[in-house]
Amino acid sequence: MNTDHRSGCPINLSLEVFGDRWSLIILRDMIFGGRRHFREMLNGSIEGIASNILADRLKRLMELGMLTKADDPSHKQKAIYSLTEMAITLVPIMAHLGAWGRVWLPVSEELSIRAELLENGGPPLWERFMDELRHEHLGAAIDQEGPTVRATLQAGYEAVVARKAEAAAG
Amino acid sequence: MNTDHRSGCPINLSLEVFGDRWSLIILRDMIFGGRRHFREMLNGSIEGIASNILADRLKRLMELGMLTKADDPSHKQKAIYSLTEMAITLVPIMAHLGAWGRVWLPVSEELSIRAELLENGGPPLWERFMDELRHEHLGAAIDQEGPTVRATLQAGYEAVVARKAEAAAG
DNA sequence: GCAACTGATTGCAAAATGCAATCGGATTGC
DNA sequence: GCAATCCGATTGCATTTTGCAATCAGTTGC
Repeated sequence: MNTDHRSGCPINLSLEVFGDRWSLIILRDMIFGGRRHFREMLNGSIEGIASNILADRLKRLMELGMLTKADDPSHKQKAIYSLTEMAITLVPIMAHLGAWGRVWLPVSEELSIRAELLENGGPPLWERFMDELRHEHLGAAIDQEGPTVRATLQAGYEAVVARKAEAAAG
Repeated sequence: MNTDHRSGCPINLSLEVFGDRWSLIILRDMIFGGRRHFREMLNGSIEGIASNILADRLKRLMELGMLTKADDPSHKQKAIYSLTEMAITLVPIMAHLGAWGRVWLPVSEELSIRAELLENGGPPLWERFMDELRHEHLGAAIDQEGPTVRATLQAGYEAVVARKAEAAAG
């Protein structure tokens, strides 16, 4: 891990971690899209990440302690990437970034419904989501009933897509 | 302003705005350091930004609607850069970034005390700070008494510096 | 056996970055 | 009045990072 930093300022150090155009996108897809495998991230990326950039960022995020990699027992060549607690605690930052972007930038309705739901849910929903991620990625115990936060966000997305398709057809 | 985007996802669009190593640093110095002039930002930058990068980012941030530029009446050659509401509403994101960095990254004590105070103050303090910035940069009215938030943060920083100097001397 | 799929790696062109020097005009010190 | 300094940049150039397409060797399904 690289240890020479521009300064010890927390905002600067945070920027040194994900102050580029891809690292947070990869983490977003893992957190909200549930992506765990290289090909999933590569082909599922709506922004169209290149394979060498993806490989480089995954390596970098592992060196920084944001991700871990493990063998997939179902396929000798498959690797499963997992979020660490360090990455899971980015959820509130993602929520704020999404909320800010929804206000000031030309977001599309179907891609911003998740951000809206996350914003409306507030810190309690973020905590519940982080507990789900700890369960999925760290094997932590979980005691929640009902649909998962990710499924709820996904359902919201699909409802918008369906409504827009209906509006276009009818 | 560039209008072709990788996707309409709010997190992606936010990254397209400040997903680089300098834009947020410049905004941080304006917000927390009170910097308004080119030379102030150039010479006061602890991370050592280059003049061409600074000029490029200032221009870019203006095109994106995050900054405005005006003549300084006290000096015909000086330009005063002002934050727009769009940039002022980044304060909560800055606060979260700072809080996250303080937990997970090798921050220095003197440069992270501001982040700690901001985190402890929570959303009410952020709102008060944003009102100060609206007053300074947008000419909005303000009805607050006592020391400014920025002065309070600055006092905290100087207290740490003084304490460390004393500890080193004694 | 062989096509499809796995997580990558390589080569190369283009863009971004870092750094030092410099610009013309404005202001300050004296 | 005049030199030194300060103003917001701009230029040139070497280095680094990025984006894209092609490719790799091992694994799996059939």
